[in-house]
Amino acid sequence: MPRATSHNAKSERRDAILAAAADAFDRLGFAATSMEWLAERAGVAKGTLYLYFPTKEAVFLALYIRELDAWFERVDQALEKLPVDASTRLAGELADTLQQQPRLPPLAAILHTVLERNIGEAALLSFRRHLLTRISTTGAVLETRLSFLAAGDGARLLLRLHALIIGCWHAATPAPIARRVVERPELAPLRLDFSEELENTLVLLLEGWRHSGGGF
Amino acid sequence: MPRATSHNAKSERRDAILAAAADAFDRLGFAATSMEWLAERAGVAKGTLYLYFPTKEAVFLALYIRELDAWFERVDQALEKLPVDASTRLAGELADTLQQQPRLPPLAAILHTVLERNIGEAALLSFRRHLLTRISTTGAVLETRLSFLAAGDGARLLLRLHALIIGCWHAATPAPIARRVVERPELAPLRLDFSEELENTLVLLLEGWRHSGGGF
Amino acid sequence: MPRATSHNAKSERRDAILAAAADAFDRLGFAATSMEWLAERAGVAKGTLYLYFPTKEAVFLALYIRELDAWFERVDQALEKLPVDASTRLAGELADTLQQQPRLPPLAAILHTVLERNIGEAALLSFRRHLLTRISTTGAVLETRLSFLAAGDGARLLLRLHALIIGCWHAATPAPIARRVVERPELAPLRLDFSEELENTLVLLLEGWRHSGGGF
Amino acid sequence: MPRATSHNAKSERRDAILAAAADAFDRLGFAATSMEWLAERAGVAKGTLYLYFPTKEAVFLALYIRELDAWFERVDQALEKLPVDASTRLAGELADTLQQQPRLPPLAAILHTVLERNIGEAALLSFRRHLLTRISTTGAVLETRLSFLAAGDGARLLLRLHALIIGCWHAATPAPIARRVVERPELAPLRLDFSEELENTLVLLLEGWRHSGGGF
DNA sequence: AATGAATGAGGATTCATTCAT
DNA sequence: TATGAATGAATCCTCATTCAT
Repeated sequence: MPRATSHNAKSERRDAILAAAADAFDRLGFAATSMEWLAERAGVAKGTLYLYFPTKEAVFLALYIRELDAWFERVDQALEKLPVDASTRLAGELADTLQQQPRLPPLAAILHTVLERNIGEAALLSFRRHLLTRISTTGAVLETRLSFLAAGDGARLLLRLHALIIGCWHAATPAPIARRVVERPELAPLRLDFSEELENTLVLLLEGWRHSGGGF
Repeated sequence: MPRATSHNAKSERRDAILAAAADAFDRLGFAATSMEWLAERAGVAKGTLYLYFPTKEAVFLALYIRELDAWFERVDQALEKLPVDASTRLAGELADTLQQQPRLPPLAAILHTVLERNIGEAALLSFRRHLLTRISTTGAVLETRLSFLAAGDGARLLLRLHALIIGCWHAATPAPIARRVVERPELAPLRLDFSEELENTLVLLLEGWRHSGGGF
Repeated sequence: MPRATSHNAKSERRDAILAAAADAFDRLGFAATSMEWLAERAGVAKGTLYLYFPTKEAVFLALYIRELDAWFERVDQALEKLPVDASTRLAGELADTLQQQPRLPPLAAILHTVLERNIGEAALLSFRRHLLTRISTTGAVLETRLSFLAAGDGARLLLRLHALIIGCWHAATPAPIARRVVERPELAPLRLDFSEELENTLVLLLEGWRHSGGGF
Repeated sequence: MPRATSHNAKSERRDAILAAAADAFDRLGFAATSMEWLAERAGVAKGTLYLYFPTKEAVFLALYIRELDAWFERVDQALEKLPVDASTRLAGELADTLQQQPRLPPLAAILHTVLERNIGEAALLSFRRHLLTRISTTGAVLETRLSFLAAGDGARLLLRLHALIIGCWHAATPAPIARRVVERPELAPLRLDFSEELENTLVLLLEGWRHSGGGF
């Protein structure tokens, strides 16, 4: 392995690890992924992993952050093109952005219960600050697209959307074993499509917001 | 230990185990609870646990079912007293029922990612059927309280509420280590109160539903 | 593996583990012995080890206790046969008992720095109490053999002997690599024989004690 | 970092490392000290450490040598002032010198089991030779203060003292966890004070030596 | 001489589950 | 039905040391 001396080379190595993590997450999920697998896949020694990330959770949190940043950008772009107060279309666009980043919802689903539990307090603080900045910025953009949103409502809406993503993903994604069970016609009402459910709920939410005149 | 021969005695023993599980969940959470702890607390041997439940997850799923049943009853009662189309009050009442069963949201939060992953297919089927029945029944009641709900919308709403509970609980419950971080004034916007957040979102959702004229 | 149900069978299994530990200690020493090696050698699964001993250190502390008990008995027997105030012979006999238990000194040498560091406080207390009892009992016997020992001096002498054993063993036992170095004729003065050194020092100590008229 | 080109500058850097090691040993002990900590503290890079010392053990052996040399000088000075055959006072003075170098006993305690195990054979030889010289020199001085010491007895006595230091330190220094246990009044007899125990034993040893007429 | 990125061996411990009694 | 002894898989992380730059 060539030594990553320059800032650039280090960044590239970090990227390689995250790429391995992305691959692992898609195939195996967080729990089933071992640091050893990651190391092999990234082409580094196990110890080298810990030069770049303090814990396993930190690796996947970094992955989440990367996905999240990409998503916010995607959202920003989508919002720009949108007319004002087209809340239904807006909901659709948001759902679309998530379909283009299928890794984001399952990562969000373990964010609070797993990822945030074993990174340092410093890393946590940094992540949360970053999150707040992103939410605030995109929240402000959101406020320009929905006239019924008061100042600060944009961020609130995004936070709520975040919760919605987690909840819908959980509700719509049965365990592998549960898949078969839910296929039964009798249980059809319990079968949800993540994207659809999210979009529908979001439409209702926005509609409600519009008619409520704020205060949430 | 006297042998539990009669159906009654067996049921009592099962209850003792679930009581231990409830206590353990409140104090330690699912992951930190060991079958050994449960056995000691329930006054049985470790092996005996497996006469009553096939897996650790099954124990906590049973606990969840118990909590869920109690909750549905609570909801039914609350709904009965409610005037028609008092959606804001209804949201408040629903949030209240959850505050009276603080164990339900955190159990729901691990339902799909943990509990359902390691029980037999049979148990899963049985649980899902039970769930559907409960949701349908209470959903029907709900439809009598909200005139804008079409047939089947009650169940759909409850399912959506379920997702909301999970999402809000995740978003509002930081890891112990994260607690301190979120206390910082600068991060106040990221600090959510579960019950409040749930209620607010629900209000918006219902309001939206009312104005949308169905179709979700 | 047959299950060790009876108290007896359990004791036998414990013995088997300790036998494996004794073998391992002689061959590999504490640090180089792994719990895996121990388990294989004892014919049990790794987890089973932890049914009998809470930590690796606890295994070897148990071994030490066993050696120590045997040693105290050996000492008691040796003392019985001895005439009064034959301090030089007594020193020789004591050195002999140690030569018959070659495992004791090297175990003592890591007692305080290693073994006592990772067993529970309860186990530590129990060990120390046991040690005190043993030391007091044999100390009393010692006082009957050496007329110049006041009440309590027997225990004190044994404690001092304990320190001597540790010190002499360290000083007389060079690291494997150091063996060759010390063989050089020029370094002969640094070459010590454990048993001889211990005996000589003990003779001096006793002689000094005899002439000092107590107070130590 | 400026390059240490001159012999002097190199020596200074070596000193800085040893100063860091001394600090680390006092605070953390050998095992808990990492080369990284040492490097940071000494203001050099990790790799630089290995330009000055071949292994971690070599660092602390060098520290030990330094302490030992200082100690021998201290002893020489103390002996000079002493009248002949004041063996009790002499024991007291020796104990004093150790109290003034509190780092020496714990370093001696790991000398044979740890430090000497991972330095090259050459370093070992050099250390042992140095030790022998020191012991011989100061041993000769000792022989002038104690008339009952034959030629060579001085060195022998110092070697024996070395073993005593190690043994007493082990016996008197319980593991942190053991501290509490030994505080119990019932276990008071097992509680030793290093300096006191060493001095008392030394007094007895010298007294015995005096009366024995040599031969040890 | 100095750096610091890379290495990779190494091991105790937990705990859900099984099954002989 | 109850027990509890036995199992054994499963893995994160540390850190002394090396060596390319």
